Amino acid sequence: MLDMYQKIKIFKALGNETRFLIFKNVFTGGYTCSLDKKDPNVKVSPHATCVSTIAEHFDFSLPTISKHLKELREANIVTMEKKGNKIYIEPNVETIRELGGCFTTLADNFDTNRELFFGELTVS
Amino acid sequence: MLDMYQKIKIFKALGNETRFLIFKNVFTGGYTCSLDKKDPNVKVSPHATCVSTIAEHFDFSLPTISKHLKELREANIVTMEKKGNKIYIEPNVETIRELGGCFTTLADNFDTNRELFFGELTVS
DNA sequence: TAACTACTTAGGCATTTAGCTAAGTAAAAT
DNA sequence: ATTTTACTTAGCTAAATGCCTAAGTAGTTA
Repeated sequence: MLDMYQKIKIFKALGNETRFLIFKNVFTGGYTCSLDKKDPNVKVSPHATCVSTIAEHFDFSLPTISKHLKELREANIVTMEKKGNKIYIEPNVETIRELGGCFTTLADNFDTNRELFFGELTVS
Repeated sequence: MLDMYQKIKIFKALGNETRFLIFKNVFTGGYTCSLDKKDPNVKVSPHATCVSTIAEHFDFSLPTISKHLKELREANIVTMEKKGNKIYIEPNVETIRELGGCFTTLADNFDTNRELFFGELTVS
């Protein structure tokens, strides 16, 4: 269950055009990252991509993309797994699904089950 | 249908703790804004609240809350309607519902229908 | 009309963010 | 063992953000 601060972190991560496009690229730009040459059977989903592959699609420097990816990972909407000297990146579909459920629940029950989304009712 | 920039605007709006809490307050803190004294039948949903009523729950100045509410309105996740000299604020439940649907769809079809969420597939 | 209520706009300041280059680390290839 | 590849960290700068107070507008009440 995502708490308020986890949600805010996700919104902050996706509230920047560059990071939104990187996130888009993680979903759409897979299949292009070459796998390990020595061990072509390395277990990586066909969706996985890596930092430099993503960076190729942008006009920003590699460190900038790396830093943005770190934020997406800290928001838990992508996963990053090191294999050899590459880092394979995949969307964290479960977080996305959960977020979708939160919004839908909030909309469905906005006048009766408000605390389901927000936690306790007081703001202060 | 929310386009990419509308989504980014929503994420930017909710990616700040103060605005998130204001948004929460719009959902949870209704029922507390007194209606027009002269015309108590003024048509306002029981969920409606107003700027100063929201501001009462925060330690920030009224102009700060007002500016944040403007951002939430521009992101189209709350509506603001002037009646008399008050502005009645309500959550825009349809935008919230649509956003929930976007995330759920993205999760459900993340490998086949990716363009449904992102629009065209190229990033550049 | 004068004063009050509700809200916004303007302008200023401190902090955060988003980009860069250069330097550092770790694994792979030669 | 050295070089190369893949990525991160450090440190910088410009721009954006989030807050404030003071002043302005619009509608209401007296």
